[in-house]
Amino acid sequence: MMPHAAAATPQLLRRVNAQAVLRHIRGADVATGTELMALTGLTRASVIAVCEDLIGRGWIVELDQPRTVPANPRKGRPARRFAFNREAGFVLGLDIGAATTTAAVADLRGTVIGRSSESFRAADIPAQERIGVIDLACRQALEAAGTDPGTVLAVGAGIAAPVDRDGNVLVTQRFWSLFDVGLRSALKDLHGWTVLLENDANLAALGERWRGSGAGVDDLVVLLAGERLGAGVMESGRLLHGRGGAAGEMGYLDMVEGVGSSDGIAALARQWSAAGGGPSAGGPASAPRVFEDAAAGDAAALAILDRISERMARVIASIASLINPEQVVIGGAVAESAGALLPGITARLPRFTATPPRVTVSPLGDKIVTVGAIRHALDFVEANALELELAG
Amino acid sequence: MMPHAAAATPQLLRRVNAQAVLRHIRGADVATGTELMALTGLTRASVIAVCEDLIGRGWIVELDQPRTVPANPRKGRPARRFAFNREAGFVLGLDIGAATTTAAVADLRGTVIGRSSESFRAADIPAQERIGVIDLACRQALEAAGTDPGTVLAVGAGIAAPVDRDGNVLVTQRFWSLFDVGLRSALKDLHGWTVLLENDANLAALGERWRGSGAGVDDLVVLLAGERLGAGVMESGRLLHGRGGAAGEMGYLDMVEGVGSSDGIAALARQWSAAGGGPSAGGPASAPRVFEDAAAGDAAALAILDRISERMARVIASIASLINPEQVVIGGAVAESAGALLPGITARLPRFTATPPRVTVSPLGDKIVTVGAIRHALDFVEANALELELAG
DNA sequence: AGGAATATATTTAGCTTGTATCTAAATTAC
DNA sequence: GTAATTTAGATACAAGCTAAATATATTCCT
Repeated sequence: MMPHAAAATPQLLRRVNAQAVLRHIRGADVATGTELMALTGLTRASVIAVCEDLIGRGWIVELDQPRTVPANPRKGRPARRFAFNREAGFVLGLDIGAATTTAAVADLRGTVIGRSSESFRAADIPAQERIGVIDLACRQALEAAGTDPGTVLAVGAGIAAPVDRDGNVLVTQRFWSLFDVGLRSALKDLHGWTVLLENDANLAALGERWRGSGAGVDDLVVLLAGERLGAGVMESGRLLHGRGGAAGEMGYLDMVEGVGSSDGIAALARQWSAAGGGPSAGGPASAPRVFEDAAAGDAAALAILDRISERMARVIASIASLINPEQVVIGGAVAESAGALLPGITARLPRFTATPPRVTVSPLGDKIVTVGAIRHALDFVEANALELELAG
Repeated sequence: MMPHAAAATPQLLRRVNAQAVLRHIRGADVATGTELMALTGLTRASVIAVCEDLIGRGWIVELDQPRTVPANPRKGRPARRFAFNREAGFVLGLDIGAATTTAAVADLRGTVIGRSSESFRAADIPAQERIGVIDLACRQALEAAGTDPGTVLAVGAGIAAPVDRDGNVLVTQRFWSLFDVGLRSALKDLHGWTVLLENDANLAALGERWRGSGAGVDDLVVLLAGERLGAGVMESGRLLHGRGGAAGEMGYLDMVEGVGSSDGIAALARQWSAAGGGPSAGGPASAPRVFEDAAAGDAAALAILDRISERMARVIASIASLINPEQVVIGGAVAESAGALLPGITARLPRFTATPPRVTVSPLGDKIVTVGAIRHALDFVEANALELELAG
């Protein structure tokens, strides 16, 4: 007949209230019953019952009374003090690139406590070997963190391919399509992990909103603009995927200039530098070199940066017209040097769009995807905390 | 300290379950207790209790036992039959254009039972007079529907300006900025109505997904492409607004051609026709005339349509790259004739984007905005049903 | 040091809403 | 007319919340 929704039973109340209490305890350093009463609107009896429940499940711990006299001594019976158990489990954040995979382990507050990278032997290795390399990076990161696979509650994984809302890679145009499905089931089979696959630019957006220059911005676009160009779009605090997960895949967006439209800043700098000349025309036309030369005042390099700024301004303006974000963050491999592009971009925007966003450069460097992957995994854990089993 | 969320009390359960039951009854023509048990997962006792509740509040009615023998006679004690009370209240859908306002009255199933249009005396009349004209259209439509202002549960209103998520017009660049705020409070003061302001293209998207060619499509874009060009964007079944409500305002999007980028199909046809010539170059260069001429095989007119197709294909491709919708619907004043553009657009799309959406033409004609406004109002009523007072 | 004041903790009674189970009612089929 | 079948209604009970009364631990003041 219909996929009938589960009936709301009294147990649902406890779930909802426990979730609210847990959220507040997670946000605070330490919480007392009275604070939680004010925050949740529950009575003391309910708050305490919920806390006992959460302690039993391992999500929070009760702290001992401080032996030392507290800084500002308060009258009355001392309150029981509850704290989030940030080591109730851990999450993994993966940045799976074409050449290298980086794994980062974080506790439930998001503090990274282990990290490891492994490179693939070649670009065309079979899926099985690729999974082996990824798994190795994960295990090394866990070891560095001093924990083991059994404590992992969720894995966020970013790849440079369209991923739809359900974590499936639909587009069959690349080798990923074969590979990714293998990854999810492989890590499930190996360790029992829940793997949340996402597009790398989308994860970059999550990361930037969490701990980058877009902190707290609900309408945010992150341009992952190193070698390739991809956008992670958040509207009203939610990631946009589109029908097949290809939202933000700016594949053919640029219909004006002759360059490949999926080229990022680094690729453009290299190409135009190789074609154009300048003092470093003789040497290898690397992107860092172009930025260096421009910083030193070289006219040809400056002209290239200007051209890149123009191009980025057009891309950002298209985004501004369609999505109207509050802020656009430029991230990826060239983020450190991309600051030099900002004035040129910002100055051009009003010519191209009536709603120019704030444009900034990511402070997260090459960690942008793993940070976002961790956030993605934490979001899952926080949403499903009361359904997850904690391993001792 | 914090905006503390309301605690989940046992009453919440009833609210949740009543909402679920009401949703199912609204969807079905008539429902029995046994059906609702299966659909909601509740026990019979709870289902009956909820239904009694809903009857008391006026949202549903209990039907008499049919005197006639039913078509397929069933064994056992006959079930009580519950039906949605589609006349528990009504909603208004407004299309507030620059020259004319149209008001439509619908019952709670969305059937339009009254309609009225009123034009403004001039473009620059004061806000007070404008509100008066709108109010007149509303009252006439209500009279035509045989009901009165007291039965209106919500009003959806579409305007051709950016409106943010909260229904506020932020951009101050047009006379709307003064006008709209007046509308909400004016109709609240006059009749006690809750007015939900939205961008007209956004409402078009709601309408198209509800009763147009995008029925049931979660990732849908509607181009309102008459005189002006605006997009209503839905992703995962939700409308996109962006920071200031300007998402889909394609203001300066086109950086390629010399035409004003906010021009819609009709405007383009007129401009290019006036500039270009053709058999009807002597007469008034109206958009319908261009489509007529093209249908008759006129080469110049065909060339203009081709040029429009190219332009629309580029716009749609930009959208496809950023949002990846499943479908794009072209609506607005020219929707009837826009079918002639479809082959030209569809053929060009693969050149511009790797993820071409299905492109269709709206069947809703000039009712597209009022239909969407009704849907918008119904969404509000359905979400807030159990908090709303029913009059009469 | 001892009592008052204060803040927190715990207990008890009662309300709402749900489930589960049993009995009653109304209809069809033979 | 009786059995089978389906729905309705009633009773018992469990979960979770509130509210109010009572108990406990600490600081402040004399």
